[in-house]
Amino acid sequence: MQLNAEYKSLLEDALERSGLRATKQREQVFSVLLDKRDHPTADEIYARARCEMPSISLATVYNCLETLTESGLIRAVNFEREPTRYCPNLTQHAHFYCKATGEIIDIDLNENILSELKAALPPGYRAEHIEIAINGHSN
Amino acid sequence: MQLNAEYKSLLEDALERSGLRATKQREQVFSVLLDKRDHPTADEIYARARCEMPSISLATVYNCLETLTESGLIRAVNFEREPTRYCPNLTQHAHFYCKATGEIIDIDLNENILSELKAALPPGYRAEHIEIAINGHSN
DNA sequence: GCCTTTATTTAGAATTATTCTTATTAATGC
DNA sequence: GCATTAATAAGAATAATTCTAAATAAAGGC
Repeated sequence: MQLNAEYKSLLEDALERSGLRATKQREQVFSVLLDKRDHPTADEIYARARCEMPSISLATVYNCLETLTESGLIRAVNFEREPTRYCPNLTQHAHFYCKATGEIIDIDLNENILSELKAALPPGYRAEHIEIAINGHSN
Repeated sequence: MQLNAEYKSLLEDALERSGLRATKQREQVFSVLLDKRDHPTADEIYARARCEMPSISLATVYNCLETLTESGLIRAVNFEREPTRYCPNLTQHAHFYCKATGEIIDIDLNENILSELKAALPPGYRAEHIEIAINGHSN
C-alpha cells in the first residue's frame, strides 16, 4: 500500500465529498487498482489486497469497490455475463476484449464519436453514461 | 404461436444452417420475442411462452434463447449486472436504458459511427462485435 | 487524550440468474 | 413405422454478489 500523495488526497477528497470515511481498506483496494491496470475482477482484487492486508475480507472488497465507484474514483466494466471488472481510468474510453487472450485494453475515444452517439438519440432522451464494449481478436 | 410464414422459414433456415432442429419450443420462444419487442428477460419470456405452451420449462427457454442467439436470430443484451435481455432486432443498433422508467429502446447507428469506433482500435486489433449501452433519462 | 456516536468491516448465510444432469420425449432418416 | 440422435423437463448445482448481525474503528465533543 504505497499510495502516493497525489492519489491519496484524490481518494480522501472524493470520499469526503460523498460523506464517506477514508479507511485503510478503501486505500488498499484503490492502490491495487492503480498498481496494475489490468481490469481485475473482485476476486483478483481480493487476492492482491490480501498480500499486503491479509485480514481484509471479500465482502469488504465488494464494499470498497462500490464506494469507490460511487465516489467516481473507479469504474465498473462488464462484459456480457462475466464477473464485473474494475478500472481506475476515468477518461471516457471504450473497452476491447480479446477473445483469444482474455486481454482487455482501454480505447480512448475522441469527443466527436461521443457526440455523434448522443445525437443518435431521439429527442427528449439524455445520455448520462455510455458503455462501449468491443470484442474481437488481436494478432 | 402465430409465427408468420416469413419468420417461420427464417427460423427454419437459420436453425438448419447450424445443424439444429426446428422445434415447437424454439418457435414459441422466437414468436414471443417477435410479438412484443420490449427486450424481455428469460423469466419474462418464460411467463409469456407458458400462456400458450404451459408445459415449457424455464431450462428449455434458456436453451432456446441460447440456440437462437447462436443461430444469429436474436441478440442478447446486457445492462451492468442485470438479467440478460433478448431482442430480435438484428440491425446494428445501440440500446438506451431509461433509469427512471426502465424502458429500453433501440438506437439505430449509421455505418459512420461504427467505422469511427473500429478506427479507434490500435493496429492489429479487429472488432467482431460492438456493444453500446447508453443510460440516462427521458422526459 | 478519552468517550460517544456513527460508519465500516468481518464472516458467513442468503440470494439469484444461470448452467448442469439425467431421464424422458420428440424429430429425422431409412 | 423404427432406430438414432437431438431436444426437453425437472430439479439440483454453481458462482458472483448481496445481505445480516456482531465486532471494530473513525471522528468530533469534552
